[in-house]
Amino acid sequence: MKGKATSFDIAHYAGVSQSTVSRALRNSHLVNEETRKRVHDIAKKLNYKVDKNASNLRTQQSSTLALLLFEDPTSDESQINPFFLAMLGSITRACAKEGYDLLVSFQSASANWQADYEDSHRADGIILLGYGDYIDYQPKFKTLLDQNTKFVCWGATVDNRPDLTVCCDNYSGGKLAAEHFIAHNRTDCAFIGDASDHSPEFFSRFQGFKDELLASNVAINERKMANAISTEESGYHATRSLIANNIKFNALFAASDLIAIGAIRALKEANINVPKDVAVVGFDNIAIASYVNPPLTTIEQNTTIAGQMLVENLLKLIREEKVQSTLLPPVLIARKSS
Amino acid sequence: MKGKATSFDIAHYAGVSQSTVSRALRNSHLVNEETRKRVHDIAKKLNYKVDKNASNLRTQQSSTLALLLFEDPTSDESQINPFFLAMLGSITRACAKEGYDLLVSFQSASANWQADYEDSHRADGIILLGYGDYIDYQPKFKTLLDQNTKFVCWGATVDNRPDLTVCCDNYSGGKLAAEHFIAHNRTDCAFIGDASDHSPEFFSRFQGFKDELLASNVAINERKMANAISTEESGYHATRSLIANNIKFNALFAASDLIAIGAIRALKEANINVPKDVAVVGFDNIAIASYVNPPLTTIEQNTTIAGQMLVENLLKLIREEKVQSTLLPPVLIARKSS
DNA sequence: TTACATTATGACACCGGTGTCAGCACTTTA
DNA sequence: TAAAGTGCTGACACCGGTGTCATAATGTAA
Repeated sequence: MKGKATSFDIAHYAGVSQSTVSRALRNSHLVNEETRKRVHDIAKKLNYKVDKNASNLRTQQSSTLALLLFEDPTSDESQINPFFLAMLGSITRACAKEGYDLLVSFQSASANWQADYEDSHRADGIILLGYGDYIDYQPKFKTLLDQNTKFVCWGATVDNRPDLTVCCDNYSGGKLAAEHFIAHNRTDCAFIGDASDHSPEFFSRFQGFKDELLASNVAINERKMANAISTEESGYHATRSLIANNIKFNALFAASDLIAIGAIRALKEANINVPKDVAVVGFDNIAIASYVNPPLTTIEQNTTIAGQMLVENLLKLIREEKVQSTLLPPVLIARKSS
Repeated sequence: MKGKATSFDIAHYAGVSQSTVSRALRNSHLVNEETRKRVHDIAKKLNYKVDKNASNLRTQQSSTLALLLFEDPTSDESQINPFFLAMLGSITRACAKEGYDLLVSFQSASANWQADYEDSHRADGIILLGYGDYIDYQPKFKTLLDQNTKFVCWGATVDNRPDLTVCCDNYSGGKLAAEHFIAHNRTDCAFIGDASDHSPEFFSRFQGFKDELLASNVAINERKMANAISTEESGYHATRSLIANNIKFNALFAASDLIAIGAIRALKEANINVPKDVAVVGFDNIAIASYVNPPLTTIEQNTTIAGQMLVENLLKLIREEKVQSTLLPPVLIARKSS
C-alpha cells in the first residue's frame, strides 16, 4: 500500500461502495450491523484515518478552535506571561474535553493582528487572550462581528456584547485587596499598574481598590500611584521611581503578580522590609507567586475555570446558543508578603 | 453577500475564470499583471481568504505542525511543567516564523497516546515533547516510522534514528554541576532525580555528574540518591526522606529545577541553610528559578534555540532533507543557592 | 505566407470525504 | 394480489480550491 489508505481502499476490500464505508465509519444506523463491523475491522487493519481536510471541506466546519495570544509588546521575547501560559494550559484541556483541536498563535498586541483563522476555515471560532487595550481593539472587534466570526475574549470588553467576554471580576478583586489592607491596619496605600482606562482590567482593579478604601474613609493619594505594564521589569522600575521620589506608604497593591514581584525586588534593594514596612498584594496567583520571597499574597483568578468558560461560551456561540455574560469571582490568597 | 466569498465570486466580479483567480492570487507569472492586480483588489474588497481545507485537500499538505505535550502522569492537572511551557512558547514562535500553524495537544504520558494528526492530514509533522520514558515509547516510535510519519522528539531517543532527536547535552550538563561543586569544595554530594535508565534525560545528567566527580576521585554514595519525577512535590518528598534517614551531604544536584525547589523547601523545613549547609544546583533554568529564595543556581537549557531546532529539523524531515543529530550545549547559571 | 514560439486564459479532472436521492429486496397492510 | 412501508445499498453531485491540458491571440523567424 503506497500512501495513506482512503475510504475507497476500504470499500474495495469490503466489497461495498465508498458511500457505505463512509456511513459505516460514522456508525450510521443505515448500515447493516455486519457490514459496519467488517468495514471497521478493515479500517483498523489499514490504519485508516478520516482525512480531515476532505471532511471539513464538505461539512464546512473544522472541529478546531484558534487561540490568539497577545503579548505586551515590550515584554521579553523569550518569556511569556505565566498567567497566560496557565490559561493556555486550561484552554487546551477544555478543548480536548470537547473534542476540539486547538491552534495556537502568538500576536503582538501593538501590531496589526490577524484573526483570519476562521475566514480561512481553519477554525470554527477564536479565543482572544491578552491584557486588552480597550481602545485599539474595538475596530477589530467590529470587523469580526461584521463577518459573523465567532469569538470570545478574555478581559477586554466588546461594545454592546457582554456575552463575548469572560473575565475575572476585577472590581471585586480590587476591593478584596483593600479589605485585606484595612483589616491589617495598612491604610497608607500605593498602587502600581495602569489606572487609566487604557488597560480596562487594571483600571477595574484600581477602581475596586479605591472605592473600598473610600468606604472606610481612606483616600488614595495620586502621587502614590505609578504606571506599569505586566512585567517584572516594569513593576521594578515603577516602584523604584516611587522610592526615588521619596514617596512613603505601608501597603502596596500591584495590578499583577509580575508587577508585585518586581516591586518587591525594588523594595528589598531600598532596604524596605516586606511585609514589615510595606505589605504587598498582587493579582493573578501565578505559579511563581508561592515561591518568591516572601511568598506573595495575591488575588487569585482561577485559570482552570476561566479556560473552561472561554471554550464553553465559544462553543455555544458557534452553535448559536444563548451565552450569558461571565464574571468569575476572585479569591484572596493570603501569604507572607502582607 | 451571504456566507464567505469564494474564488468563483471573485472570478465573477473580475470577469475572468476561477482558474485565473486562483493563479492570480498565488502570484503566478502566468497571469497578466493587470488582471493580477484587479483580482487582488477584488479579493481584498470581499475580504476573501483561501479556504485552507480545500487547498490542503488538493495539495495534500497542511502547513501545520502538531505539538504533543506529554505530562508526568502524577503532576497536578492545573499546573504544567514550566519548562515545557517555555518550550511551547518558542516552538510557537518558530512555527510562525516559518509560516506554519501549530496544533497543540496535551497527552498523558502513561496513556495510550495518539499521534494521528498526521494520519488525518491535519498536520504535516509532529513534535513530541516530554520527559521521555525511553522504554514505553519505542513501539510507538516504530509505528510512526512504519507509517512514514514525520516527527521529532525532545529528549527521548529513537532507536537508530539520532536525527529525530533534539536534546540538551544532559551528560555535559551533569558534568557542569559537578565541576561547580568541586570548584566550591563541596564534594559530599547528593542527587535527586531518577538515576535509572527509565528516564533517559535524568540518567544522562546523573552519569555526567558522577563521571566528573570520579575524575576528581570523588565517589557518590548510593545512599545519597533519591528518586523523583519532575515536580516540586516529588522533590520535596524525596529530600525529606533523605533527611529522615539522617543522610548528610553538603551539596545537592537536582535533576530539574522543580525538584530543586521542592528540595530547598524540605531543607528549609529541616533548618538546613541553603547555601551555607547545602549548596543546591538544579537543571532547566525555568523562569521561577531566579525568583525563589535563595535564587537557584541551575544548568540552563536554552528553550528558544531548542524550539527553533525542533521546528527546523522537523521541516527538513518533511522536505526529505538530511538532518543532523542535534545536541544543545548547556550553560551553568550561578545564583545564590550554591 | 507558413511555421513556430510565446503569452494569457478557460475548461476540466481531481483531492477524499459527506449528504441526497433513487432503487432493490423484502415485509406488512388492505 | 396490489399498494405501501422498511432496511440497506450504490450512484452521484458537491465542498473550494489546484494543476494539467487545450486553445486563442499575438509576435517572430524562415
